[in-house]
Amino acid sequence: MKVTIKQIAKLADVSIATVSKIVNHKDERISEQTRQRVLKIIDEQGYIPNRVASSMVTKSTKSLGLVVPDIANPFFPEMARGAEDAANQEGYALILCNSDNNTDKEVKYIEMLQEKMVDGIILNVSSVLSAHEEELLRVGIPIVTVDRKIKGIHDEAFVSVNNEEGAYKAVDYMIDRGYKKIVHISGPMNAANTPERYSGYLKAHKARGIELPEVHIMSGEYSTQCGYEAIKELVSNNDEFDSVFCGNDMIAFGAIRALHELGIDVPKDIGVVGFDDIYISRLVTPELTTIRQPVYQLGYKAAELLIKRIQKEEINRHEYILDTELIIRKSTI
Amino acid sequence: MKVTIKQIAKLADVSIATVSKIVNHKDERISEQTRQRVLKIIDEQGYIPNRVASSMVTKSTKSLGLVVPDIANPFFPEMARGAEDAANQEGYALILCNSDNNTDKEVKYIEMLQEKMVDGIILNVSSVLSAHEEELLRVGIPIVTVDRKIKGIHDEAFVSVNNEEGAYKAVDYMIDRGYKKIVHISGPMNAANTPERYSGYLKAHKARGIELPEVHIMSGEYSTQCGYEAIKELVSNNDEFDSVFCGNDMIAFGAIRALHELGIDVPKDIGVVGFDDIYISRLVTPELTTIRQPVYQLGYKAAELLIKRIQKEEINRHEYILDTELIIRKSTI
DNA sequence: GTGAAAGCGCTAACAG
DNA sequence: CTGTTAGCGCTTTCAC
Repeated sequence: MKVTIKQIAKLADVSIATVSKIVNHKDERISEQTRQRVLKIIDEQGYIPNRVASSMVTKSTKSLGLVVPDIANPFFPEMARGAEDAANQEGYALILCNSDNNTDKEVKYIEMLQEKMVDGIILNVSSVLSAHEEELLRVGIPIVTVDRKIKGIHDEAFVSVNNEEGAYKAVDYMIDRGYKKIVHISGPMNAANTPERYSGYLKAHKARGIELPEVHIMSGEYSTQCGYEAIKELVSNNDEFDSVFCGNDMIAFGAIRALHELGIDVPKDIGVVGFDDIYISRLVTPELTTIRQPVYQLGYKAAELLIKRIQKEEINRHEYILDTELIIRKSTI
Repeated sequence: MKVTIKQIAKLADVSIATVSKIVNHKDERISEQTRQRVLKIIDEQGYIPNRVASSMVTKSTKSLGLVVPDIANPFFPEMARGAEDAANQEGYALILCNSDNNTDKEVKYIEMLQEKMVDGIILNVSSVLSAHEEELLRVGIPIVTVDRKIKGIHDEAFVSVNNEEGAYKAVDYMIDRGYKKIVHISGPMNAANTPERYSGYLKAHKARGIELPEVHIMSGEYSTQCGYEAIKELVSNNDEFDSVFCGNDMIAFGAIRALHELGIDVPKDIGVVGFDDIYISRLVTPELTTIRQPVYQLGYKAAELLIKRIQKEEINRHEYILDTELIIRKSTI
């Protein structure tokens, strides 16, 4: 049987209130003598306070929920790590949930997290149905959304990356390097960041007075598969292009593979630029030129912001849009 | 204020016991009529049962701890995903902890998890000090260790991969392909699996009657950096070798990069084989020949086994050693 | 300095 | 079929 506060109290011949105060460092007016005695017994007995019991009365579990589409997707582990670091620093634990971008799962997880009385939730879902949003509005605990602002949640916090500007930087650089026919292989349009990146792509063209290629966007999933297929299609259609700006790095890897197979040299014949700078990007050949997202920061900031909200600290900003960075490697001239 | 079981009871004009039974589907002998009435009110009020309160009495939080060195390391996300899937299936939540292979952190996390009254812990630590083990022995809850058996924990469960056999398969294949001077670039020797893989490497040589190269093992970290440096050293020392068997894929990536830089062709001049088959392995150039670990399965099995232990089910085995698979790609002749 | 007591929200006998 | 009751282990007034 696990040892409880009661037994410690008995052994130390004090009340449980006294033990509680000592355990929680609210012991300013406990005599040093009893403090030491109690501490000694706690140690001897290997007493571990039952935080679920204290949660009952303090109304705080010191736990956060983290909902991501899939931790196995290369983008999320680093984000999760950032979130966990920030949470841990403040004494919070993180409950990991994989939603597979499935609304049903998201809703179920959010409910589960509420049952577990988490103090707040970090929500990273790429697209959300309105039925779902209604559900979210009911949530009585702080939520910070990552990468996707959910309309209707009043006063909720939001952390993201400047997707439009990132895409702009990428395409602007490509134009600098002399590329004239830049095709955009994008992610799914119902994902929050796809239209933003597309918009950056368009704006860069406009700003530099460069015309769009005839076929200028291929829309698919954020997967190598889609990058691969897009290239094969472009080539078999004889579409003219001298470079591709990919919605993310995975698409870029697929594109590079397809170009390889077709005997087209990257970057000499066709330039390729990605988005994200996931870890793999520096390991592929040629090393990928891409837009780095501060993924770790994204998670860290989200958790930090969430905890501030939980602790009702004054927050000067409810939105953090982090900056991207152009990483020049070998997949562009 | 959150709505509680008490309020539901009052509104439905029944006792809280009745509501409790209905919520927990222990309602065989509750009349359909009151069941419906209560359910309706629960729905209207958006009542969410407080599981921390029920945990107090049921002595089960339906939460598991998952301690990994670093979720951002490409090996662990898939494992975590497997564990989460298995946990979720049985209604358990997963608390994620990153220990950085730091004993202090491990101990702190294990303590935190116990305070949170998790029902069990999945522990994946690559090397554990004895001081630590003592700590672990005190843990009163089920633990399943992954990839590393902890001596002294009586009767604990263990899930791992057959490292020795995997290494054997890799080297045996290399010998088949005609490689004669195979250097092993290993991970750190204090990691559990390093000596096992090394042993497989040795056994394959012995079994085939192949002599070891003069310098046959370079020991370092499981990182690209170390693979890179090992190759540079081998070459600058003029050590003779025609291939390398790397302790994991990261090392192999570093090795390939170094060979590239030196103008040595992979696989024509030097063959490279990895271990793990992390996701990246099929994306690098040349695609990596490697030993696949069933990482997802590892996590899944660990959680499954843990839950069985928690639920005191009869377990026929306390150890699962999963099999590896040779994945032949392009980094060997 | 310390302790008694109320109560957090819920479950599980047990009684009726 | 339904309700009463006794806790689960802890924190927090408030009294002494």
